[in-house]
Amino acid sequence: MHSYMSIDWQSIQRKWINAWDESRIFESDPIDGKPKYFITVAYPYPNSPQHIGHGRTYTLADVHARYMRMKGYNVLFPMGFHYTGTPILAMSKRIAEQDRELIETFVNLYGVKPEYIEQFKDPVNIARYFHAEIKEGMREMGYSIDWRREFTTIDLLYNRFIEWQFKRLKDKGLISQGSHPVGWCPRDQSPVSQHDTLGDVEPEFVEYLLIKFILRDGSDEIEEGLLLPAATLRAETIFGVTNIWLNPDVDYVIAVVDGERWLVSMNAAERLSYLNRHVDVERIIKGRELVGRRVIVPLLNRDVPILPARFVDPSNGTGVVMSVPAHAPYDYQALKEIKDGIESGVYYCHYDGILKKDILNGVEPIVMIESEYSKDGIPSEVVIRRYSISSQDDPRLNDATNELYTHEFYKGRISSDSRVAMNYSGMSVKDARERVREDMLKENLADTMLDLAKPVRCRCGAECVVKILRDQWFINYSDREWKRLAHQCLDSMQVLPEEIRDEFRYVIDWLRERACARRSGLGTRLPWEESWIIESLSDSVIYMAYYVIAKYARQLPTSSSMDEGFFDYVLLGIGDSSSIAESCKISKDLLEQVRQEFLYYYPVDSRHSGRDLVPNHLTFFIFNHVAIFPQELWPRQIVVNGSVLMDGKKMSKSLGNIVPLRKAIREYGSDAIRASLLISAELLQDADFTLDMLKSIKEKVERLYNACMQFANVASRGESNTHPYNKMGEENREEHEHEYVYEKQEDLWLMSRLQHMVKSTTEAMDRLRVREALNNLLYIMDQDMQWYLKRARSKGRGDGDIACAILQFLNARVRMLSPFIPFICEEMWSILGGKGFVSMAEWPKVAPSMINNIVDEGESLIMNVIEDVEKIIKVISMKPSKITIHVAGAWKWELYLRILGIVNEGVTKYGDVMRMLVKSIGSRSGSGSGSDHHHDDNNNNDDAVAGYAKSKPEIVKRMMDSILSTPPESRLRRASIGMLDEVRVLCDAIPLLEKEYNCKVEVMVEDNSSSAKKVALPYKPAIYIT
RNA sequence: GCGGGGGUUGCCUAGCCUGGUCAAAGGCGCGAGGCUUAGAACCUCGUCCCGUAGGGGUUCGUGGGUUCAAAUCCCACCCCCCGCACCA
Repeated sequence: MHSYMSIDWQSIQRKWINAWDESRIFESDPIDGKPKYFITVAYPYPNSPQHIGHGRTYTLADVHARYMRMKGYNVLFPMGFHYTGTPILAMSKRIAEQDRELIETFVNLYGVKPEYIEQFKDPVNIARYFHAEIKEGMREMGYSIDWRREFTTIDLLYNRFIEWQFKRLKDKGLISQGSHPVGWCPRDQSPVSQHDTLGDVEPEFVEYLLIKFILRDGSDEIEEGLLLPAATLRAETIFGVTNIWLNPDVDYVIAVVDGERWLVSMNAAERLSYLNRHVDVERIIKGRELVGRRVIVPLLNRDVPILPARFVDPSNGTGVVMSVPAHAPYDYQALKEIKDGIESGVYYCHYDGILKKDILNGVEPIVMIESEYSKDGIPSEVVIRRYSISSQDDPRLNDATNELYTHEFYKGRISSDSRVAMNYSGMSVKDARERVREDMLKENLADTMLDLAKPVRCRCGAECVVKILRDQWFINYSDREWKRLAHQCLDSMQVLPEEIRDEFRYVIDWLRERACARRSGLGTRLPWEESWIIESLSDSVIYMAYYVIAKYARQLPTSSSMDEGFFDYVLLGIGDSSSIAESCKISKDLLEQVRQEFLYYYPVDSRHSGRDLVPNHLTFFIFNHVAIFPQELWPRQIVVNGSVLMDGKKMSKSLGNIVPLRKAIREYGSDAIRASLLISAELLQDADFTLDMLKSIKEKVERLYNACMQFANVASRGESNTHPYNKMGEENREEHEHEYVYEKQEDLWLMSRLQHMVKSTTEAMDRLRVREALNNLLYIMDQDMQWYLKRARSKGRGDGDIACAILQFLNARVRMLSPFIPFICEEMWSILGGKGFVSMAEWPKVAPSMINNIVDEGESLIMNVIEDVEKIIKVISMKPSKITIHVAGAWKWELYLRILGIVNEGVTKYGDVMRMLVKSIGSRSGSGSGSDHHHDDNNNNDDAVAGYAKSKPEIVKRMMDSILSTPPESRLRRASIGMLDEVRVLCDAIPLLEKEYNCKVEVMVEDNSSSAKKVALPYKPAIYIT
């Protein structure tokens, strides 16, 4: 019986997973004449177990798949596993090195049995382990996947497929080779990006100009003509150079760099070699050994001294710095300290060298940029004073520098004195910088050097550098024509949610050459150069096509006989099947069957992923499809969803709030997790996962489950002869469900409501507005049922009498809920006596004949009256002993409907409406505008209405207000049903009202005698409480 | 800097495209009542301010504008979040 029992979610889950497996309902093969729908999700990278965050994307795709299946499509929803890439390899290396932290993560966090760890030295074993783990989680979540098509990206046949893809791209000229700079860890010998660095810093590059100062006075050990390349980002300040800085305590080297003898810091020499400069170090020398000598400033041919400075960082630029004291606060401060030191005779303390006083002769700041700051003297002095800085070790020098640099860059002009700035006089700083740079490079007075903008450390602790990779292979996403096709594809595609489309547009334009191969990692080798392995974001762009082939993988050879011919034929229809079959050593039938199946399922109808893949994978997916496939096989839709928060916080290892999916399933059950993930936010928003939500969903579902039990029991007892639900027959109940004719007001209403709910939910699902759909199904339909029960029960109707309508309502609700919470819905479906699996049942259709405007308006009138009664009782705070309801009389209805007609024609100003009402006086046979002919087109009637309007303008005003605050659809509906018989409607609700307020309730048409202040209006009866 | 998203009633989040049903859905939290030996759970109601008659007032980042009517449309401004690569 219907005792209030709680549900054993786990065993229901197990029961239906097995049932689905046995019946193989989610396996999809081509069916002639049946429309297909091909849904794919980004396959997982198996380097850790899934957590609930992953669950959102997959659950959304599964809900979509299940929905489309119920809509009658032959849905293909497959899954693969992405082994390609370096992280798994890096993990296995760390395991091999007995990395404690990682092993603990595996054992404690991921629940890996310690005895497995040993095997994890082989990266493939890591992948296989988590592959199995993730797959099991997906099955437990109830994803309706066709598992026969599962594959991994290191399967031999997949390798053949990727080789084919790359040959196609190369044939089309979309693969190029060249060099490009990357952030690089010298210890790991590999590129670093943000997530490889300490503190997740993105390595940023700057390009220094190296201005080659020439050593003037040589000596035995250091010959004249040695070049001192000073690194700068402000080439234009060369006109203000007064000296060169070297750090006296740092090791410098004299080295031949690409044929020239340079002095740079030892550290810089190493970095230069990563930039593919040919560097031969001749000798090491301390900075102080050069201090005091003089160098020639190129371009200007002035000579200036070399001075010592502590702030010079050997690991930044070249370790040689040109000094522009008027415009660089650091330089100004360092110079000042030397001067002060020499004055007081203490400067010797800072280094071993001897600094003669006369070395500073002529070393005075040269102001060569004019701006606000130069009006009051020397710009750098001005800012230093403002920040009250007194030492070159003061960190605020950075702020002072930024302030002055920014100001001068935007507002500054080069000195108009051509003795200072030659023919660059008067230019803006911006222009001068560019010109000086170009001119000096042209004359070989300068060189360039890439460097990291800020120091970056690798996770391993080593200092990173910029490395120029040579002979790197690229996919050339800059290709103009390719971009054009990608835009064309995007424009023709559905993008859900639509807000994200502009981001795709931007990414398509912004993409440049992308390195597509690496030296290490799992994956497929470049077919034309086997020392390279195709990188993971490049071997995952058209694999959706491979799901077709994967089904046949066991019947296909993996050897080199599976060459381009096979894939050309299957995927592009190129070639002759007999000869290709022969060369592939497979049967012609098989070959043609695979081709036919590909043509059946392709293109991809919907591609799902998290929004983090928009700037990379999803855009590459578009690019590669348009490059390889003909237009009719381009993808049709992309669906992007936001991420998952845990109790409002981002999930992260450090917070320790990552919930493994399988653990959550064991604790809460899959259905509740699925619904929670989808109900808490619309697509693009982050979804907040909370236990409260989980609990509330479970309770709602349990209530639904109990209702199913209760009324299914009633039906099966057959205790009532009014059981058309049973008579509808188990076989094709859904086809007959619209045939039964209800008579009672609330039954008609429930059925009408159901149609609205089916309509609105279906529309929401079509746009994948799953939150809205779930809200309808879980909450709004529940409210409707509560109202219905209240109405029916107040009339004394028993379970047997209402079971029919309720079961019909529940039947549709369970079906519509089944994509979201499939396990419990299968259970409820079988309780309700549904045939087969609810997973394969038909999605409810709207029965227009059951939409009943009069009943809808009637019920909402009842609800409004109750609301008004509540309000009144609340305000007067007394228990009513009698409630009297007066509904508007006929003449008010006439007037109301007339005004409604006028408003529906677009006249909404009070004055205009009034004029139109009055105008009808005396106009024979009426203009008819807005009047309701089905009532009476008698002119006397028009006159009467006009008369009322004239004599009671305040009523017209109130009616106007009431009509204008009614939504347009409702205005049309009210106009179409004409006069509502309010007395009949409200009398039907008297039992409910009397029960609710425990007093006598009376309904009557207003009478003129009751001279009350409150005047009844249509849809707004007057209420008296005594 | 460039690009994208967003600021809603205690909190989270709908609504905005297609102006009126909006004092604004849903969830959470909180309060009252019911149930219970008690508690938990559950159920009902309430939850911007004022009000002994269904009403009025002030709200949807800020300031303007359009309109009979603006959370919704237009303009300007302020603030927050995310992405910017060779990495899954």
